[in-house]
Amino acid sequence: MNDTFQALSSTVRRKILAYLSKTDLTAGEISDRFEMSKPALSKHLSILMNAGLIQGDKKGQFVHYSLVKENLFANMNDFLVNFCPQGRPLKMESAELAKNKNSSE
Amino acid sequence: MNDTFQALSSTVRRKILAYLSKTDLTAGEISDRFEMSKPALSKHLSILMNAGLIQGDKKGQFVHYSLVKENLFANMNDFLVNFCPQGRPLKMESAELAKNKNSSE
DNA sequence: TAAGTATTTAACTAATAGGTTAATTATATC
DNA sequence: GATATAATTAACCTATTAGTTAAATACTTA
Repeated sequence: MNDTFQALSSTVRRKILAYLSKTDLTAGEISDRFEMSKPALSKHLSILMNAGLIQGDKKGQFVHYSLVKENLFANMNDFLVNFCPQGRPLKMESAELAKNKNSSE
Repeated sequence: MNDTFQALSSTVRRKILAYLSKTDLTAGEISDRFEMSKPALSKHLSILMNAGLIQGDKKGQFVHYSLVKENLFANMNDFLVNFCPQGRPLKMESAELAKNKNSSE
């Protein structure tokens, strides 16, 4: 449980969860949304993975990250983010991204 | 929210919350239950205070700590602790302590 | 096969966390 | 007022965290 709470104790990581709330995203797509180096972001992703909050699926040269929807804490964060000033817009952006992904299939 | 998750990311601190789940305890009574110096424990208490999870009331030379019951995360932890192997016995001990406190009043 | 793109790993640095002991503050008691 | 007790603060040490840039790995495509 330490790992889970530790993972959730970072604004960056909770934002990542918000971005993933409505759609899957590649490491690069996530990274584009933060002013931070790719290696730094990659570390955040691995922390979220180790906590079991997200999973990564390699497809060719891309790694597609998605929420582990069965995870109680991922769901809790998804709920809490609605009450967080920064959370809502990120969730909306996640929904927009999902729409675009579906229409381009 | 960072402070809250950070506070919850420590087993020691979650145990403190479990001990406080059924009764108030002084800093010393809490400290007695951990193999750690009093100053170290005092720091844990102040981290929990800063996160708004517990409050301390000074009565004479003692400081009585208690859960902030209105805090969503304190309640969440109280709930989660039931499913945690270490959590249950601590909550039971907390209930025992509460019983003794009441009978000695 | 060479060159380009996506991602992670390695090596490093600065700041933070979590512990220690010693000192301080505040209250109680003789 | 001197002494003991409860708790916190101060000063210090070590380990971990969060970032950086450079290098490595894996895949795609000309």
